[in-house]
Amino acid sequence: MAVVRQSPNMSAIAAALGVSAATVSNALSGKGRVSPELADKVRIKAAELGYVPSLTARALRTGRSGVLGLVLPDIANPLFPQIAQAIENAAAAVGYGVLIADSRGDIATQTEAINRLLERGVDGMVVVPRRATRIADIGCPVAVIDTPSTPGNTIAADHWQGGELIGRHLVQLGHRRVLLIGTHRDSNVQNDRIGGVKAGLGPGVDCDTLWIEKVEGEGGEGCLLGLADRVAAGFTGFAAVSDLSALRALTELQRAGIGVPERVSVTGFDNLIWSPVVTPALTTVRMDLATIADLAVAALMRAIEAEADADGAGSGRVSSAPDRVAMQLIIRQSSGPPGPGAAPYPAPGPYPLHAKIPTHPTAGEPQA
Amino acid sequence: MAVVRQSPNMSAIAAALGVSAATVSNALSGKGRVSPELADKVRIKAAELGYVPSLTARALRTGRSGVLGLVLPDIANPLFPQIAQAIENAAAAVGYGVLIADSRGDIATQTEAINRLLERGVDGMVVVPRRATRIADIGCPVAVIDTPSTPGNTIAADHWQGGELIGRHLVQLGHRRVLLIGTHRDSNVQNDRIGGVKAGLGPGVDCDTLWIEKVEGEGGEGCLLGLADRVAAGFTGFAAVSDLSALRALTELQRAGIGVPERVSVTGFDNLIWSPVVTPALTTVRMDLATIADLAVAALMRAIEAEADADGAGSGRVSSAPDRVAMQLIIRQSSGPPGPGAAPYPAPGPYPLHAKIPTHPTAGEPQA
DNA sequence: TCTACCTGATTAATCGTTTAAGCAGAAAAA
DNA sequence: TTTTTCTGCTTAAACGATTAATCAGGTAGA
Repeated sequence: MAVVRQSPNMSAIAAALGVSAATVSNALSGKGRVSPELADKVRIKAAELGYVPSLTARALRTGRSGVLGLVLPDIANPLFPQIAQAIENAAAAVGYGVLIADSRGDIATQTEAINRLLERGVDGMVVVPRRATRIADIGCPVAVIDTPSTPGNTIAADHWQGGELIGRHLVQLGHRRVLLIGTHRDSNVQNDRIGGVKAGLGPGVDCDTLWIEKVEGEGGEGCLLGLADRVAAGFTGFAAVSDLSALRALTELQRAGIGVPERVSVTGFDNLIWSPVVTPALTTVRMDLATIADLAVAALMRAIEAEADADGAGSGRVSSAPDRVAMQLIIRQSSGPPGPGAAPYPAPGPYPLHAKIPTHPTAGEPQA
Repeated sequence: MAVVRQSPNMSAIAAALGVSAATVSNALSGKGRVSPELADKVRIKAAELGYVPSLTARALRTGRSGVLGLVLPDIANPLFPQIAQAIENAAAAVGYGVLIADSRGDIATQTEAINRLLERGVDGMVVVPRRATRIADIGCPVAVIDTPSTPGNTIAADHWQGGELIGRHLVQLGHRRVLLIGTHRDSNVQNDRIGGVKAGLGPGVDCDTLWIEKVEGEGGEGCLLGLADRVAAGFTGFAAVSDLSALRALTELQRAGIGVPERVSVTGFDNLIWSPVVTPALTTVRMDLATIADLAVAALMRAIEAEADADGAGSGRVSSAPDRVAMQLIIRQSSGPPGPGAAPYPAPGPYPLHAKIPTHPTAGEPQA
């Protein structure tokens, strides 16, 4: 029986055409001097034989693996799929593969993950650092995705501006007492978002910040946040800095019989998968991850290119001036004018805000 | 200034010790014949110079890249982080890297993604196929993670058994009219789960199945599911085959003023990130992804090994007998005995079921 | 003492590609 | 005609590891 051939190499093509392997290489890469006719013949023969170049051999020779590393702080973060997808997309578009590394747990694990990627010879890496950590200079180009206020950062969504969008939205709706909900006090991203919301709300609005880590430190994980008390105290806006916290707030308020959005409003961040399908659908702010990923990968490509040219030198962080990408407000049903403290629910019947609800993740009416 | 040395190679070690590169290789790999003393000296020198083997060169020579591919049907699926994490973990434990590929979109994209991975020379791949697709024989070992009822499958959670856990749980609580909620009619996983739930409920329970795709086909994306009507019709159990659908059901019911779990119960599947933190926390069923990933990777390792031994031959799917891994029931607050149709909410005050709530993802009391 | 065998190393080929250098012949410049 | 330049290809040396084959020298058995 016909043995399945190994995938043919350049020598096979060369032999079939009676030329040298170098000529085949030149013909396919378009680099050396090859007559157009021969180049055509080579290409045709390559296709005919089903030639697939060995990226391994190429990597060995050129010193470039064609692979980027993606280091994630906590792979359980629900934002991760979007980031991974965006990076994988952007990388694939320029012919790169993406090797993932989970740095879940402590900083030591993050360093170890980075080293694993380095050993595998990645040409560059995208790092979404753990909260409050900085990425040291390592032996290859690194694009850090964090928040613009983090020193040494390269590419980021403009979390502060996103916060402003939320703040302005709430104040325009008429909210004058807003509770900000964050999870981790030491997160630069969350602090930027909170700062932005406050700035957007302006001086006339009374704000307080609830850190879930603190509440849970006292009440145990998954405990109630005491939002009903806050409503009683006059809070009508609940601006969480993550859709996960927003969801927690929303369900807790609903559970307590407090109408959203008739009485109070809830907003989130990141447009996570569930935000369009919960009832009421969450008003939130989304990052333009496609753009961020494109910028990150493009910056890496430049750095890799530069490293190849001026050999030995530039192996630092890419793109000294941080790129900040604007966020977009997605207004759905969970936000509205603050209502009276009376009946938690409107008259029974169909959901009053029932309407064409935007779908995840591109829809909604993004507002700059 | 001291130029930063390139990372040294075997020849550097060999030269430093006055031996040949082959000896260094043998000493480090423990394969050839090297005197123990020399081997020690080599190891010490290697550490001293900070030697890092070139996986690329090794891959070229041995034909093994040390990389596995991970193909995902839809990277936006919230289950993905858990899968990716589990696979990355299991792979790292055996010294393998993981290259991701997103086959979002159609089957053509899935095929293309697989080809990209093949070109990159992965030694094997883990595929989570799109709904209702089968993975053709490709040129390397493949571990498919799907559901045991899919033909040609290799490793899977026992979705049917997971469904039975939910079904038995609901019937024991006293539910006699249960609505099953699925999203895609053609999903083998969902059909297995639904079958399991029905089996667990037994013959005495009245069941109906609501397919969200159909509802949305009529009402638009994100529309209401009409669950309030179902409650009016006497349904007290709402068993979604995904936590995302469960969340949708939960918020819709809460929004309609229907108490969960006092009046009706809601259960989900997969123990996704939000299930422990919503109020009430979701009763759900989790897959043992760590075990599944370990099995998948182990099967791939065996296949890769076998392929290396009996050269040319076995490049098919691994492990003919499908491994099915038991799922675990996690009882939280969203399920309870069915209540009277009266007051949607109990007396105000602290959440009656407030208790130490298990945290994500390992906690809860898994019940076989 | 002579052959056989074992030990501990070396040599050299190999994986598949890239690329600098070289070379023969033709075309252009002198 | 001679020199120079260009064209189109080949040669050969990498890249860094693995590994089969070989070899020198010591030891043991006959």
